[in-house]
Amino acid sequence: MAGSTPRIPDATVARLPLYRRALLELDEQTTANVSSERLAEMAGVNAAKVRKDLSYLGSYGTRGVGYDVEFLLFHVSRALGLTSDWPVVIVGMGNLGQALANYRGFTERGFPVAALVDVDPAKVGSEIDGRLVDHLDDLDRLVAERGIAIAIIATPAAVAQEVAERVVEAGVQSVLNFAPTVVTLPDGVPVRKVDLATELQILSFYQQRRASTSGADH
Amino acid sequence: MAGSTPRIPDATVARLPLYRRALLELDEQTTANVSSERLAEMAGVNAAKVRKDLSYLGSYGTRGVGYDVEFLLFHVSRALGLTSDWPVVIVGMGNLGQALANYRGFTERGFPVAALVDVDPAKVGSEIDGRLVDHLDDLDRLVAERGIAIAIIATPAAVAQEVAERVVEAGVQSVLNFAPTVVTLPDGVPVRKVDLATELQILSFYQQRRASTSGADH
DNA sequence: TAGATTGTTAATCGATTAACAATC
DNA sequence: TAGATTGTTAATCGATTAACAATC
Repeated sequence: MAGSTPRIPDATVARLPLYRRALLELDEQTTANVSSERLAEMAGVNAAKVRKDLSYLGSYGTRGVGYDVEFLLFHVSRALGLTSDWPVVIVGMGNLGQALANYRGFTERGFPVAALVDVDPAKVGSEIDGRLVDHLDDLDRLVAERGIAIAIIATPAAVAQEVAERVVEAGVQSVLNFAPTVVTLPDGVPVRKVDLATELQILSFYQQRRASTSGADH
Repeated sequence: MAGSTPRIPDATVARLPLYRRALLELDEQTTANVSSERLAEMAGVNAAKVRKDLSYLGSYGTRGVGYDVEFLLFHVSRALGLTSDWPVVIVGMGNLGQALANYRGFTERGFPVAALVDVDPAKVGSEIDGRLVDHLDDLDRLVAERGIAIAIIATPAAVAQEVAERVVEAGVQSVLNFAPTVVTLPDGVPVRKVDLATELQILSFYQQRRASTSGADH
């Protein structure tokens, strides 16, 4: 159909949060205007990329002047769907799940931790960071009552796939997978994967390459 | 010079840990051989990509047969520089730093947490998960004595850049940045950035897009 | 020999970047 | 009008993928 918004490239989507954070910082400093050059510097990318990325959202800058910080912040936030909070549930209260439950950053940045669940009777009913741990079997109710949109999977790898399918059945719309295994979901349910050890392994590669290329001395 | 190994593309490097994990799983099941097809399924990518990626490491498969699991595991591990452990230091014992300090996954997967540091007198000298918190000023000694190769930055955004420069001066060779700000380092010191809230924001985008494209009903 | 599966080629696709006309 | 900076074009670069010859 005519007039539909052009699809925003994945690479651009992944950078929008960088621009948003830079804009939030500028907004706090009550900076009214910002150039693509300055925004690029703050986000650690180059200015041509900033302009191209932002152009996918619309034409929100002024030639010769730059971008109005508040105006652009609103449009970047809106593009990301961050005009309202998205309650999350953390599934799996093992080591990593507890660590994530204690992390304040989710709630602070618009993703309130609305529920914690596990299946272990020793954990269900206990409190973590002042929050009650519910049983996975209560998920349907929790999702419905608390408007939970996103599940953070922090279970062992062996059950991650099963749990992911279950949270989607319960009505969760997106999944962030911390379990060290690949999870595949039906339809177009967005899944992202974060693996802390993987990040370290990639660092290890580049560190080694650097060591081997830059002189084999000592 | 002649005979130098071809450069492994960044996209391939990022997938090597996926293949490695699949191979570890196969190895535990004492599976002797694996096809690119099966490896692709386990890693959640397609078979052509697996073969192309692995071909950058060398020619370690057998036509008509597949890849020897143990042999390939060794070569993938070696390519990633994972033939020995890499001790890490976590800098910043705030909310996120404590969560990471309590996470067992680093140590379990070849990145032993060898030191925790902060600058807050209330934290220095205390124990987290049975480990003593040292002062940032002791970093030079800690890095030297414990062979620390990688720093995990979990400080507030405002000091992340300063701290990153300091850990590099202390002899750390790579940085994993959890602070919600961009850090730039000199030379070719590898830096990777993990931002949990960013991952959620990207999910939010795709969730919203899906909601708007798949019928505007209800 | 027949079947299976790699390693590599080449086509395609998507992302990056420099350059510059448009325009404030 | 002169200077500044966007938004867009087009060239380049890197990643993905299908196809298939090589070869077990």
